[in-house]
Amino acid sequence: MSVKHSLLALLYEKPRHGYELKTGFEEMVQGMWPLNAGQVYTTLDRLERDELVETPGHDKKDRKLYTITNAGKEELWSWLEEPVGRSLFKDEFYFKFLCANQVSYENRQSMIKNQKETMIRDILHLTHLKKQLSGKENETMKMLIEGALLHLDADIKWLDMIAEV
Amino acid sequence: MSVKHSLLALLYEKPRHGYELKTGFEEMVQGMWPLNAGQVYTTLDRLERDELVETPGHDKKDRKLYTITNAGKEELWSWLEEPVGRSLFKDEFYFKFLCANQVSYENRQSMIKNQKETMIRDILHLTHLKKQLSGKENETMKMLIEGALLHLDADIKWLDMIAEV
DNA sequence: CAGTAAATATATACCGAGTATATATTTACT
DNA sequence: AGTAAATATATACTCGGTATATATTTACTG
Repeated sequence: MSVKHSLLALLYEKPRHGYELKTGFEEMVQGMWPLNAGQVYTTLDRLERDELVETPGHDKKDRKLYTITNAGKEELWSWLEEPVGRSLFKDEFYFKFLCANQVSYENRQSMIKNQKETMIRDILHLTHLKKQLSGKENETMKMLIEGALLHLDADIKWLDMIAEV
Repeated sequence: MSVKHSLLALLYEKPRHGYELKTGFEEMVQGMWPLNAGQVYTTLDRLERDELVETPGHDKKDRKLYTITNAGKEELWSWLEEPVGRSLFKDEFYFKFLCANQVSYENRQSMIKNQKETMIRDILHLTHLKKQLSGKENETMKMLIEGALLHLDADIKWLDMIAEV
């Protein structure tokens, strides 16, 4: 979502070089979001230009180190504090549904069916993942999974509602 | 979300010119998503390049008309049929929560509080909107609002869960 | 041990989506 | 008649993300 802010979050902990940010990111999301390496460097360039990070020098292996500036910390705080907005259309399925309606989409039922099947698969997958994590102390990831499951329940309830109309 | 496909959906109904697509879009989302006019024309350029739309000519007022091609219709169908995926991190608040956790964010409670307040405002707003729409025959929008309300309920349930930890 | 596959490390060109802005004409209003 | 708003199109720019090139180091395998 916001790779920029996640890099600031990683640099808040300690100075890191580009590749370390890539691996740090992937560790944070448990490898569930593959990050293109190039994006790290272009994002760092913009962060440096905006003076949210600095490059005080290189480490022993000649890798360029980045540190977060005070302005960078402020940017990170205010991003964390700012609530996320929920436009009605941020959710892609709602938007798709709107477009389907626009073209008086005769196959709406199959569209709903496809979506529901995917979501049931998602539920099974996440439930499985949750079981795998039980015992391990990865509380944050467990909570995210809980949240995603709540969302999926709401989605399926909605799909059943609109399928009846 | 995908302006490109919504333009195809609008052109599926009938040929239109650029400005008509802008107003058509805004009518479709009930003015709730302001669309930058420039985006319409750049998107149309790409659609034309990819042969998903054509420009057979101009209307009486010399406005360039666009029509959807067969390839464009196929693109529209397959987009509509394809279920949307739900990565754990597509939801920005989850991702923000993950970043907050990374920096051992001491103000997590205020972050959660801010988010909950915004969502309660959203619920009030949408409930109000739903009442305004009752009587009118705008069934699609009513359904979208129902869906968004279900999501918001799930979100608040989750915020209460994680606030306790 | 030589060879090679994988991991480490960085950089750049490119594309799609979205924003800001410029500009010209027509319509509506006062 | 004058002007504000709506209609209509276009272009430059930024950001986020993908693909790809490339060089070095580490790990493994015959």
